[in-house]
Amino acid sequence: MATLADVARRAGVSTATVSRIINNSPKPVAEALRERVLAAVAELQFVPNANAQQLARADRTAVGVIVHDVSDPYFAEITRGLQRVATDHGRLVIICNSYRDPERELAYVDLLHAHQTAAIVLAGSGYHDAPITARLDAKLRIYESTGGRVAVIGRHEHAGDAVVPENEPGGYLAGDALYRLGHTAIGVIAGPRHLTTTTDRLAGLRRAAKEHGHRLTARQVAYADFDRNGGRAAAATLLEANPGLTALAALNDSMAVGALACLRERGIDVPGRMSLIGFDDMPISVDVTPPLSTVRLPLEEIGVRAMSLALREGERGAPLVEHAAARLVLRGSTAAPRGTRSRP
Amino acid sequence: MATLADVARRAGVSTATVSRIINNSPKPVAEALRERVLAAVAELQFVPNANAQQLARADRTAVGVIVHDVSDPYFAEITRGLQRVATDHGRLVIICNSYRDPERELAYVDLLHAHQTAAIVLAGSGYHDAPITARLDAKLRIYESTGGRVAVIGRHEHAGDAVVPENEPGGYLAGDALYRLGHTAIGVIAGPRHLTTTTDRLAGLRRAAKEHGHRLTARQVAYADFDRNGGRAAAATLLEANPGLTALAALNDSMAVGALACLRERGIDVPGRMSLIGFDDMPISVDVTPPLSTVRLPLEEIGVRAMSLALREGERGAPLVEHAAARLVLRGSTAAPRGTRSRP
DNA sequence: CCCCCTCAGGTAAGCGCTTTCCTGGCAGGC
DNA sequence: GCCTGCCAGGAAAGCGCTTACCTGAGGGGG
Repeated sequence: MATLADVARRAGVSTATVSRIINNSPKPVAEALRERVLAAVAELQFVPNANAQQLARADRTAVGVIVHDVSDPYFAEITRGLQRVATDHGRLVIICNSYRDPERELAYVDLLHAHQTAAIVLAGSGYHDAPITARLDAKLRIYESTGGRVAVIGRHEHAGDAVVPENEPGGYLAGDALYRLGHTAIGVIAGPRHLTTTTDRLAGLRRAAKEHGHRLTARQVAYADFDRNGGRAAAATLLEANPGLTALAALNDSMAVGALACLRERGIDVPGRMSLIGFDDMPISVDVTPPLSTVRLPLEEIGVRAMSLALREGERGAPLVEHAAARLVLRGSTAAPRGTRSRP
Repeated sequence: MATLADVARRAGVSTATVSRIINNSPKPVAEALRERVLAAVAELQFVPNANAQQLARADRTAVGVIVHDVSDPYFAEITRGLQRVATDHGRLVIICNSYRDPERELAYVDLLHAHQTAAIVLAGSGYHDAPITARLDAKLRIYESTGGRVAVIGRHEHAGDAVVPENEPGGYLAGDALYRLGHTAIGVIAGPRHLTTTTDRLAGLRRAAKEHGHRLTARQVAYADFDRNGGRAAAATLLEANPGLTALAALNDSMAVGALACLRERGIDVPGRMSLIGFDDMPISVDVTPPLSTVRLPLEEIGVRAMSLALREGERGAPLVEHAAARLVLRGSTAAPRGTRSRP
């Protein structure tokens, strides 16, 4: 593998000159030399060793992103926003999938720290696990203290700037919409119990219930994995346990799609016999049948804002916290229960 | 930021000892020293500089992955497979999105080369652009000559091992299925012209047409972006230009989903008045209405195999080429044209 | 005509680690 | 009791770059 020194030797100049030319440093270099060096670079197919450059320079360029799983549309959308901003700033982004394993998340923070990334963006639900949360926070603080920037999405509890999706208000919106339509027996398809996203959204739903004079009993809430199959299983459980249900609220769209599959299998018409509302508004939600009513979170924008925070220049004062508004999107999967008229 | 030397000083030992303890090198170290060093590491919150480590060690650990766009389900699935294998091997994977820009792809090869990744996996369609292809190939070869491994998915034309999805046979499968059902006027919703994936799949379709005594005229093929909106637009174009169409073949599932939306808007029943077949079998394909008939490509498995090739040990002989079989999956979106009976 | 300033280009000191090779102390063998 | 062998631990040489600082040549002014 050719090195800077090889190029310098070949061109008959010092390594300093080669370095200057390659990085087109402001220091002037005679045109003749430049050409000779460039020729040598081409001949030797020289590619500078980024690790050596990184070590020699002081600056940090790459940024790290830790998500649960990029192949999940929720994170895919966020990541798209993150990427766009990073690319606009000329930054390489390193994407790490924690696959919802907190230990892996911790390991990735260390890894990104070790790689001298300029910033770490942590996306995805927090965990109801105090020791883990504390350890993660400690690592993030250490990283910050060595000059790294931190931006979190959700997970307001951690160090660094934050973009906080309105999960609780969103849950409220979903619940309120259902109750307003006249539903009284609502089942909740929830994500894993230990995720804060689950509890936040659920809290909003409960608030709506309370406000409308209802409550959500334990059997009306089914916890499962935050994906299609989880939603399908949870829907089945709910249907079994609560024969009188007229509406289902899923805590994300993937689960809602799974629930839709379950309903279809059982020949339960949506929204005729059962209303269904999701959460997130993934791109695909408009293409299922019926198109999914849901609570929209501006996912790509969340990514954009998080990366903008992570990359912002200037002094580090108090961490910035921005909120990302949830918005109700009614499509075809919700309606008033049979034989009812929705209240205004 | 604490360095190895700081830790050594603090613990009253040499940097060599600290390094040995941290990397638990086989060289024995007295228990007392070990404890002192570990204590110092904790107190100083030392995190080794990965760039320095990388530079000092000879080995390459990370692997790079270049895809068009991870947020596209096609690549998301492949990436999942890639990740799994890499993680099993204890490798960090760096994911790079080219967003279908060949120049960016070239830049990423250099970047991954510069970062001393052990391997580069290049996924996603090739381009019908000889100069670009040649430049990419040259870069890949240089990278290989410096000890890097290369594995490509599709893009058989490049250096390195390859996993080749059966695009042409898959296209044939889709076409054959439609003709067998009795369709004679088929429209093709194609991806961008300059992508080899488009032309390969289209070639299979044409072969099927020919075999059944038909042909695909220019107006029967609409080119658009390889995504939902592209599919929707292309479907509209096709419907306008060919009133007699009874079936649509989309060159990927995203486009098929878009076509479905177009058909729905126009009140054209699928499969009653129009059959539709996709390609890839994305996870969501089963959840649209009607569930999409498609040509299944084992995407995650393709990722697994590509990464296995990229990480394989041993001498580098002739590049290995593996094929990933396409399989027809008939679901609800295809049927015999009205008033016809499908041929056996 | 000489001195000094200017500036292109080189020298070399790191950047933070790993690892080879060396040292010094101790135990065991004759 | 001395020599040899062994072993824990340290010194130092890199790894491939960047860059502050130095040098020497050329030009202009006094």
